[in-house]
Amino acid sequence: MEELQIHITTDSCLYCKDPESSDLGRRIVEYGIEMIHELGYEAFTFKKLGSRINSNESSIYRYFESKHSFLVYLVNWYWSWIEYKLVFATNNIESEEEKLEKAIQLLTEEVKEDNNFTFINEVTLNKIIIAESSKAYHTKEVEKENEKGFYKTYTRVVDRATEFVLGVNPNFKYPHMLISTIIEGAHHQRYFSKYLPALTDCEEGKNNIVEFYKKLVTDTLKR
Amino acid sequence: MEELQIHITTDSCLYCKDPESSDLGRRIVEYGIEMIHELGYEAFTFKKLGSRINSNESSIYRYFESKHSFLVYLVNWYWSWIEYKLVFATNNIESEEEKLEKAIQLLTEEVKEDNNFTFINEVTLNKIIIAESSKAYHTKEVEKENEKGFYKTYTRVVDRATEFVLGVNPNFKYPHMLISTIIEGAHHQRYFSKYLPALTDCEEGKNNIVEFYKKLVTDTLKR
DNA sequence: GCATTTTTAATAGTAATACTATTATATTTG
DNA sequence: CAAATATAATAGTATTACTATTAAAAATGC
Repeated sequence: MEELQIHITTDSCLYCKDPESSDLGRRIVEYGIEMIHELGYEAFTFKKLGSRINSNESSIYRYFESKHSFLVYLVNWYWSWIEYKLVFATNNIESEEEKLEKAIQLLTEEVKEDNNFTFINEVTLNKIIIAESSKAYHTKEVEKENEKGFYKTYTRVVDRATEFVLGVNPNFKYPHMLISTIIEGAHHQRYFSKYLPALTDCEEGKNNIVEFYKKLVTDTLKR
Repeated sequence: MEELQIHITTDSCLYCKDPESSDLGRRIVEYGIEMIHELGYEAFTFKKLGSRINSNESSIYRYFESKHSFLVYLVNWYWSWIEYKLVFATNNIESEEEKLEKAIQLLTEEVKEDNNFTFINEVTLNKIIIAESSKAYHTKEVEKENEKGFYKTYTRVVDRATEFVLGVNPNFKYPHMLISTIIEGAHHQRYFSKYLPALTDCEEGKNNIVEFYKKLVTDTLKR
């Protein structure tokens, strides 16, 4: 397992120019998140973003190669941030069971607080991840992009949680499947509960999603 | 629970003109499936499809309002077909456990045979569902489209499987969540095993995905 | 079997998208 | 303060997702 990066930095393959290196770059990311959330990924354009931040379409292209790579950048930023939280939350905990439980909690709960330690609004970003992130890897170019490391941070989070699963039950055959099922599942359930409630069993105000996935994990691992 | 339709028909809200009613309509669907699979949803256009079938972009628009509604049509056709198979496979089975197992099998396995009883290649369609179907409902218009019945067949399949879950354990609190987690999960795992193998634990030629989800279900339902 | 209706094909056109290229003007830096 | 770099403004491209119009072809009705 690799070392944890304290700062949420993103790999240089994900941008043309590091958006954290300038005021314009940070505005692109900050308001880009806002606009994708407002308009949805399809209706979002660099032109609209340019005029929102009193800048220019072509200036944004100096930071991100394409609209798609901007999405990929956000997804990676998100998973780096989750990795940081994951390591922090499970640090110094002795019990393997407790570690796993904290991990599942973190991976399935809704992000509700914006820590505000950066220009990135994590609450909004979490909503984008839920609604749009599958578009990042459901493309004809996945394999090529995967080789370039476009999905590395997501994989790293899955790997870390997988370790906790094996900590609880070293003989469990499908730890990666279990974790990715839970992560994607929780995102789907949140989306369904908001827009397609017939596909879920969520009660207003209750923490059903987290509870369901925690139960799922404990039940399968105990055999 | 509604009556089963013997023929795989799709709701008239899903098209302008029923594609099953003419040769051109059937060619649109048949080769549309082929082309979405080949090019991916983004690169697929009605213009390209038109020239592939020696017809015209504008003629296709007489059948489907938009590229998006064509996808929605295919998704609905797929779930109607799955519903038919689901009812057929569980018919006359006494044991609730066995019914549920058959359902999970059907919902998580890869489609490998093209029954050829229509102009639709179910094997290819299954691949489209796995790779592209989430784009059908991850739009800003979900709620409106859901009200129009765009996702009714999917909901109906989830409802039927939910009944089997409750047949095995009537007190289980989250039957819809369980079923939609399994359906979406199995699709994700198939996609991951092909393109992002770090997120799964699939061994070549083995039936790991079906096995994993069957175990998951039995484990949680037995408490 | 011919007229009518419907279906399809062909063509043209629109606004918008996802970019690229060029140049002028700021701003930063050495 | 000169040189390098970043940004803004403008223009342009090919393509997309669609709409409108019209003519030709096919199906249907009597």
